[in-house]
Amino acid sequence: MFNLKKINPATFLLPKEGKMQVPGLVIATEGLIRDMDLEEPLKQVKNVAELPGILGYSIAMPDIHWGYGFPIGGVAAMDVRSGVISPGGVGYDINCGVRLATVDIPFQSISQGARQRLLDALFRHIPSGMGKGQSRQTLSDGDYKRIAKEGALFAINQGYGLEEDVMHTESRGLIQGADMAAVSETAKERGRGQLGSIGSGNHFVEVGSVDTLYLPDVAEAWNIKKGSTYILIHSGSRGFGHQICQDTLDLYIKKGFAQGLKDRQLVAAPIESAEGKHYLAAMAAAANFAFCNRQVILHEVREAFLEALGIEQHQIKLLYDVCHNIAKFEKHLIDGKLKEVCVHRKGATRAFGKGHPELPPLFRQTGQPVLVPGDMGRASHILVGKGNPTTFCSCCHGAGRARSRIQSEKAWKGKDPLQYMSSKGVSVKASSMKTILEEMPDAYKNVDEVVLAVQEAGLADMVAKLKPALVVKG
DNA sequence: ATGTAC
Repeated sequence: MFNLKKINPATFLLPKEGKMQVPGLVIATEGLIRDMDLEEPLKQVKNVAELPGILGYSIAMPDIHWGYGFPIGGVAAMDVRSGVISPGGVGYDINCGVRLATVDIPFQSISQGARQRLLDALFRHIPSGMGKGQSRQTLSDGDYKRIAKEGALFAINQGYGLEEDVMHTESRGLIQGADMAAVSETAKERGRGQLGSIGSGNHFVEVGSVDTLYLPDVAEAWNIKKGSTYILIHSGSRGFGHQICQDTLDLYIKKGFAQGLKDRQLVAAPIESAEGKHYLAAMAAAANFAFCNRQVILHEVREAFLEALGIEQHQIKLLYDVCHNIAKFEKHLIDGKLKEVCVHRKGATRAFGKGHPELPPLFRQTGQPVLVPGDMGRASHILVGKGNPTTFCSCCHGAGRARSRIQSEKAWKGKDPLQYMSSKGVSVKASSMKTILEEMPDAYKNVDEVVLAVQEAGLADMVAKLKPALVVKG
């Protein structure tokens, strides 16, 4: 049982108790709170609140669910001097994220036959599924060094994308401080053939149409038109980042950093320690790998559109690419003073508001786009960040699971999921049927309720609702 | 999420 106290619209306080350094904060509506199984996730919120150097609140977004150590949908900002960095606070899929591109054609203008050709072309161009690589290039050690130094620009310099794409990527597609010397050979081996592949689980490439506009002025500034075509890409750092997370956890546990913690999965190192810096350098390398991965995937999407529909590269404009599994050094207002902190966002999106100096000119005028994928059948959302200081300018990252993978698989066993999806107007092509069963829409909460909660709480405003039609999965 | 038990 938890003593949640409503303190603001869609905002609940989890009071400080025991060894908690700060209270917990849950962003959700009363309806979501009632329907969620909060027992395990809130235990994790409280555990995170005990970590050294945590500031403000241990925060849970409305799409929160149980994760490794930290909850997925969790935000924790640490003091750079006294705080810690925790691999579990970033997640196994380092810099998992989402990018959204707009296409200058009404979706309705694409014939049924052309849609099928497009889906087939997307599936052929983008490797998907567990372990699948077969990407165009095998990364050399020299390539890895350039990925660390250049980020997404490496992929663009290789011919995968347009120069303008970089300005439409969070942190310009480059996390500083990446060092391949901090990355194991195993990690490099695992990632060598995986650039430009989506992977498995909830990763996808999706094409659909803009369904509803809530903020027409912002939508217009972002080239989002009602009825027009969008592309949504969700992937991360594949086996490369996974191995870096595993290597770091192994090292930290071996060094005894888990001692005294309520949960050894919260294992962490002081930000300023050699071990902390080592992880941050490797994490940045994985983050840059993930930016490159999504950049190459976008290139493959452009190739598929050209091949299937004759649509040229420049007609596909990247709106934004957001990270939702990362720790970042940012300046935030704390007790009225601007202070540098390390913000862990695990299953949470940065949501800078208008005027933020780190944003490129277009988004400095509007606030940054916040991309919130729902499930593969119902909807996804585009929001605009409001730079809410209480959440360290963070927002939700998705719908959040309502039932586990195994529950979903069981519920759909023996039924015809593809027929069901088709009845909802969505064509799905995947490497494995198991993935489809695990990812069916009813495995997720209704994303509409989740985005209403973050809007009510003042983290971001809804800009547009998207309706999926073609989905490639792992 | 993941060479889903290196």
